[in-house]
Amino acid sequence: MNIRDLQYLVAVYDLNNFSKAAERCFVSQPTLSGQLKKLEDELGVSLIERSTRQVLFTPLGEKVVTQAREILQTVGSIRNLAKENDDPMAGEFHIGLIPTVGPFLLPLVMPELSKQFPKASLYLYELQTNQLIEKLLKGELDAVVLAKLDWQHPVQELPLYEEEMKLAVASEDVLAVNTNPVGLDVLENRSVLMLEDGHCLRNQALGVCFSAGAKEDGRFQATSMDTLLHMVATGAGMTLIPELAARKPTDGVRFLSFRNPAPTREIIMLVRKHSTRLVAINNIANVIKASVIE
Amino acid sequence: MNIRDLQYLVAVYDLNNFSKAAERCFVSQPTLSGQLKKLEDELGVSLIERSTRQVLFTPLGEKVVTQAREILQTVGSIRNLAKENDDPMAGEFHIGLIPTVGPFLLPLVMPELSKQFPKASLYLYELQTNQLIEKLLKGELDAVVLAKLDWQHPVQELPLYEEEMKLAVASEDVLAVNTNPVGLDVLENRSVLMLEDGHCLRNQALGVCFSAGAKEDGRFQATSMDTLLHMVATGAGMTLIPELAARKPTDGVRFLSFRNPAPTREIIMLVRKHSTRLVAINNIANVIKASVIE
DNA sequence: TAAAAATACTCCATAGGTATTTTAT
DNA sequence: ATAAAATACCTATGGAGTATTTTTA
Repeated sequence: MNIRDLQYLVAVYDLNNFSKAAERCFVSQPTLSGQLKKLEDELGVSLIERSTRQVLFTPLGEKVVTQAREILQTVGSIRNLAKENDDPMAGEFHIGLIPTVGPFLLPLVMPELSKQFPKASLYLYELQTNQLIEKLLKGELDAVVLAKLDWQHPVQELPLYEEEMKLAVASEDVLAVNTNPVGLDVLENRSVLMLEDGHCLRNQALGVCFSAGAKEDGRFQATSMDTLLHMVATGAGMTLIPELAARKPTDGVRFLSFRNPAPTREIIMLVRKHSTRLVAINNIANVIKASVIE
Repeated sequence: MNIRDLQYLVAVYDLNNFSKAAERCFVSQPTLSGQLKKLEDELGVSLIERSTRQVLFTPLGEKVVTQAREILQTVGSIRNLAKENDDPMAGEFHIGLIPTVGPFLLPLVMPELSKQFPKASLYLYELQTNQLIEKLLKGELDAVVLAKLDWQHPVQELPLYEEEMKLAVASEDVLAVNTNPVGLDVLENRSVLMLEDGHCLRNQALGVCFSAGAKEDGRFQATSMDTLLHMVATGAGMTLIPELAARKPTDGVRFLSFRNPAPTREIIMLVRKHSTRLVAINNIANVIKASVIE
């Protein structure tokens, strides 16, 4: 059986005439006749009683026509679904971000994204790198935003921006008087407050500390960057904060830049290599890139 | 689009694996892959995100799968309809009969018909020849039973039986004393009661009268054979009655046979030449033939 | 390395076409 | 004589196959 055959059948039913039906279906009359005969052969029944003067449907033929119409309608609805979706920027986009990026990046990019892609429904998820990757690979997320890291997953990397790490100190800290960038050496032998395990920012900060001769302040591990900054503000210690988060002034905290070469982290977007929405995700990435430029 | 393609799509959805889906559909993996790609091309959208390790359906893909299942189900119901109907003796049979045959033939044949063809639903219509032919040609009737007549319609003729015409006289009539067949000459110069216009029996009787030198009794025209016989019983006159109707004894009426060659009429069944149910109608005709033999 | 999908090709079944015949009014 | 379907026959698309390559866990 064949969808085309069903169209032929319905056309004959509607027009009561093989030749006209063939015309409506843009095929020749013998083609349509032949196909309908094959349909009947396949089903092992006769649907139409033909003569040169009259086209009569058998009771079974009429029933089949009813079913055929239903099928053709559903086929149409598939075509419509497809047509509605042919705008790559339409539909749902499920995007995950690491917690040390999300709250700071989203305010910058959301207005532009909704403006440029009004047909896109953005669903945002804040998760740690591991879970982001997992959900991305499982197909639960269409794209994720995180700090660059080496992996060998079948993903495509879209660079978004590179952000410097800033040194966050209490406003009362002696270092807070610096208005110019400081050297990494200010960290030497100091203890630095860290996020709890699982945050990629923790690893990035640990890396900086290692090369600067600092170590982790083992007394606390913050669960979020907000907490971290509160701890800094209350004089519990210093910490490293990425630039985007440091853009927003925070009471009781001074953000110091490092002298070049300042430590940085690279924020990228990942998409599955075979994602069907590579173009759409690329468009989104471009908007993000543009929005982050100060 | 193609019903087969939709089966492929659903199979991939169910099994999450192109190779296994291909196996289930009894085709090779490249065939299934290729067809699905063509389906996506035709619709201009992607339904599946493929990688060698994972099969992911896009949201649109899942919607299409839902519609595809619906289509496949309806296709199945068409196949079932066909399967149920592959017994040629199953289903409805709409059969028309002339009024001077129906009431006398049906009691003879109905028991055997329902016994031999239990799956057949017989719908019976009593109409005059003209209307029978008209409805037969229009397809409203599958077959008609009537007296043979010349026509040039695209119909096939199935002989059923030949019945003699009997002379119906009142029990009190002087002719009623005859126990042996009478000659047509008994009609000479007599007036004969007739059915009203439109009944083929009227024409047959008129023919007999013409050749026997009788004429119509113009005072009455009966609307049914029952009325005709009542008129005969009350002594209003004589009439001609076909043999099957004369089999049943009627109060106050005597049926006299004619000497050979007795006038007869031939009862036949007509089917449209292209009827899809020629075999079935033939079967029915054969049962009627067999049942009429006394 | 193994499993799975994609690719590259070959083949043939069949949907489709044209020309003609048959049928019925 | 005409309109319509069937038939005969040819063509070409595309569905299906095999062999191979690519990809990724």
